[in-house]
Amino acid sequence: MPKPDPSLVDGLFQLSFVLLARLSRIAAEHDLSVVQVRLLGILRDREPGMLELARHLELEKSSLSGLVDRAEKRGLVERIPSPSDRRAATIRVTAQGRKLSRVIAEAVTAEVDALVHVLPEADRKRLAVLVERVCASSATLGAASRTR
Amino acid sequence: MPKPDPSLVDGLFQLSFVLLARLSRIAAEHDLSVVQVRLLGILRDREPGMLELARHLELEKSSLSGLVDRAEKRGLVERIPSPSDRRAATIRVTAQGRKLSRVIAEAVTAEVDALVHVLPEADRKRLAVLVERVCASSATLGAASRTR
DNA sequence: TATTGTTATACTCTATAACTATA
DNA sequence: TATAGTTATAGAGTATAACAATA
Repeated sequence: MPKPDPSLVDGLFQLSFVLLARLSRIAAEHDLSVVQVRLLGILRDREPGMLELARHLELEKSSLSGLVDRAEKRGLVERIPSPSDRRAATIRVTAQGRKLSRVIAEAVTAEVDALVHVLPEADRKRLAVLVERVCASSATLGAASRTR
Repeated sequence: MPKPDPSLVDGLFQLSFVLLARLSRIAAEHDLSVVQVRLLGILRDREPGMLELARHLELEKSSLSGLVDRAEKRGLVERIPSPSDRRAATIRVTAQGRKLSRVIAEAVTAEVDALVHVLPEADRKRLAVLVERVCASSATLGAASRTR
């Protein structure tokens, strides 16, 4: 009977809320939302179109228009018209956006890193491996992504 | 030099987004938002006033009025006037709210449990312990909570 | 016809500031 | 005066549906 105690699941969600709250607070200190931070993060090594971006963020394309509008208005991203398809554009992070993204990432990493440093080196390594495996299983087991 | 590779932090955030996306999808299937689910969760074993509820959710009290309004309109919670203080009220989850909360919690737990079952029993136990410790360190190191 | 993206509309969520009523 | 809570207002984020322009 796979009727396991939910303490692991509860713990994982508790940790998720802690991490997200911290990300949210740090982002807000720079007048950004979590979604905007994610947007900039995705653009770090990609120059996707609106549809691809929507897929990455799991949002409707119409939701992206406003999201990108606001980011563009702040000079964080640019719409680059596609030369081959006059309907399409790709979204590119600006130097300013990249910088802001980096500042936030560093602050968040420093803070969360301090958190995980209650664990000794060996345990941190082990935790990283375990978390990595669960993430991989999520990609395989889909559901959230498989739905579309 | 504490300049650690950020792979653990990245992994933790990646996992957080996966979990939140799943919670969000399952909640949406029941026409609830993540915040509403958290609200019901907090009320599972408490009957707090608006201010206490705001503190738990890390929201302004004014944000709670609407939140509770919408939950009350759907019959998920009730405002119980305090007999001793005519300004105050406590928020109580209804039987319907409790039931909905349970249904969602079970669906989420089942799904995430399936995810963590890529790990063998021993690793799941270990993961639970490590996650628990990091959560505890968050409570100690504050920052998110210490700010207020 | 199909695809890329935007616009119109409506709702939830959130904060700040001002307010009401009670303590 | 101080506290519990609401209201007014504004803005971000999101979805659905309809639309425009291009393929």
